[in-house]
Amino acid sequence: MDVSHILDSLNDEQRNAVANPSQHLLVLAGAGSGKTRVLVHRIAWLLEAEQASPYSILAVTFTNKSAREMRGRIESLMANSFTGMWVGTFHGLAHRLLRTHWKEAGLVQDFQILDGDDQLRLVKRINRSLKIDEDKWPAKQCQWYINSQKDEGLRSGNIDHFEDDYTKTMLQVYKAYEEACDRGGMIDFGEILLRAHELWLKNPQVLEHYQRRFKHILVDEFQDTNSIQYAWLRVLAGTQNQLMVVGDDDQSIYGWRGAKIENIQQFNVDFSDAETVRLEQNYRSTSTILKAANNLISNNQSRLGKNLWTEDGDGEQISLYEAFNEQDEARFIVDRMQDWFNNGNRRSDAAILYRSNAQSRELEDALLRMGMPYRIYGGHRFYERLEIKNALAYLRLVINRDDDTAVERVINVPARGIGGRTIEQVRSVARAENCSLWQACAKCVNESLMTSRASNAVLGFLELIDELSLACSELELAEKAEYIVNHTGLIQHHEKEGGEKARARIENLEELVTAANNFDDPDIDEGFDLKSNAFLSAFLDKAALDAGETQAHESEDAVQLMTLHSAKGLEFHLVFLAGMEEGLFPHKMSIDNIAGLEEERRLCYVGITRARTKLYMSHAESRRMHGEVNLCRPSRFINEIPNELLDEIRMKSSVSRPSFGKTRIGSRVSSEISGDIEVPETDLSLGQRVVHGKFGEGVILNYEGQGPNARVQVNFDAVGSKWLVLSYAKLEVLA
DNA sequence: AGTCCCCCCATTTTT
DNA sequence: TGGGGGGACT
Repeated sequence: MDVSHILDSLNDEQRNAVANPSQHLLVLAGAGSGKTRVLVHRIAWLLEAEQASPYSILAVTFTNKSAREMRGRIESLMANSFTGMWVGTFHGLAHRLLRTHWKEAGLVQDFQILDGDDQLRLVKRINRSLKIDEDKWPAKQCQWYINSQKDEGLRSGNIDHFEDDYTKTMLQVYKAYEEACDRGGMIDFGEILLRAHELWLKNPQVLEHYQRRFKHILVDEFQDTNSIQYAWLRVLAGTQNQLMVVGDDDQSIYGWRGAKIENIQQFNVDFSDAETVRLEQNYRSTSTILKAANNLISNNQSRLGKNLWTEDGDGEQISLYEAFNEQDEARFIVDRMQDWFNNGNRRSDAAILYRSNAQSRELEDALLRMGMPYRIYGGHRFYERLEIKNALAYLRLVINRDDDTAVERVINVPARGIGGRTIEQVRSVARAENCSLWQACAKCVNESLMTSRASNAVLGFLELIDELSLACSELELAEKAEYIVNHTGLIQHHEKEGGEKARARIENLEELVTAANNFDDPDIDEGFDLKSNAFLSAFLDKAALDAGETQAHESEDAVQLMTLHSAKGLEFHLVFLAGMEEGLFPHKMSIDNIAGLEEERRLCYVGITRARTKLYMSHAESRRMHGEVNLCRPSRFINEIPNELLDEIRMKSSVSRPSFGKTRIGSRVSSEISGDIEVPETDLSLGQRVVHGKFGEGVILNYEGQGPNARVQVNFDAVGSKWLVLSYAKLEVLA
């Protein structure tokens, strides 16, 4: 068979990876080096050149988005679709195994998935029942503890317990949490992976079946795997199967949530015959951008080593702008953005990246003022929205009345006269009888354990769910969703709230019906009964495992705003890295340990390598954070980029700008742009150098008010920052 | 039961 | 500065 079309378009290294005969292969794929391309072509190669069956291929990714993209690209390359091939996320695939082998995994058949929000609520409830001091041990911290243990593959019973308060308390909560999950038939995200791993270990015949099936295992973003994910892979691969992992140690930015870069080294230990292929040719960025990235990342100690290069030219220098404050920074960025757009470019080819979400506000304000459309990534995803989660909780109750999480959520939403006292009473009955909240409700009503008023209210809830359940049994999925939305009073509940928010919520509820209508599960065989609970259950699983796009796909051409973390994997012609300041980026929480700092540096590396043609970096001399103004030094990362790659932009009138980065100022060639911020009705502007009779020379950082009444903030060389009223302080402008 | 107010907190986020 | 959560008050 002619397989040349699979290899022809690739470079030597890519070809080496795609057609490599080695059983175990580690591909170190630099940013923009065609990583996904290699994975997709590798699969094509297996199918065509090696005549592998689609059934024998397992491809694992981290996000649903990349799983979809990979599947799509394979199908378009091969002009065929492959139903037997498993392409999905670790969680998606593990979940699929658990649905099939629920018995062997020690689960109930209709187990439900808890998302982070459900999990936190459950932990809170447990802490309350254990009388844990919330001030000392916040639920969030307990949740974090539980998740990190699960990431490491540890259950409460496996943890050595030292007699310190912290471990003792955490273990107590963890244990109670495990019991609550088991009782309610619930598993959280970490548990999905943990159970799937245990499924292998405890059921040799199941493991053997899948080991025999998946001859070819491919893993994307390997540097982001945590301990349990790697363990799961290793066991599945066994000694016979092919395992190809693709990753980039320089782009590992999720250490804080359990990802282990060490897995890359460990891979070479566990599979000592593994061959390593490096993809270093970059097809994305200019040489200037790559040089900056290479230089920056070379400051990290523990690296496998990699140097990106391109056949393309140098391109433009990286522009560096020193803003007076965050408003000036935002204005500068939006002005450049406007230029970009006026030059006939698309707004959607430009992105503003920042370290923390809080930075987006100022940028949004500036974009809004300019009337420039923008789109923010991140924030609440569709299936995580309050109103959607409420509606889903009703759907969950249709399947399983004993779902305590769902009961807690909607027993009084919309309000039906079941208050805190009543709920507490139900909880205590449930505890005493060791039964679900639903059963406790029934008991309370039947045995008249509460006031008639409360009893009636609870009865109303029970009857509502029964009614919904009965009606739903006759309906198809989308009709079920519609019925629930219309018969629970959720719409009226939100209408009462009023305002723009309420309207959006109601629209979302309508959108849920559409989503249900469009739902088809590729993992489920054709001819599935649309009215069955199993189909509804599959829909609920999808809602938990794939939280949906952040925003409805807007067609308008818009500037992209996102954190550096969410930018991973994306590329833009024009990129702004905003807030390049010590304490913000690198963030102050990570600055004092090497591991943290190196991860910040990798994050910066990710940011730089997002840019295709032009990169801007900016920092502000003063920034308002948490309500107070801080003076900021430029990020050390700026200094880790060679001078000749940088072009420092200055305001026209600001002569001899101050800077904290004194060591290197003057060596960068500076461009000038106009667009000063003037203090209204005065001849002063921000950034201007002034002299004061007592304090000496300084630079204007900020102002309030106008004319003679204006106050200005001056950062004096000798005495630091001061606020002065213009009519009193005699400031002299330095030319 | 619902509203209001105060206090506390403040990296990054996928599944 | 601003959002969310919890407690207190009506």
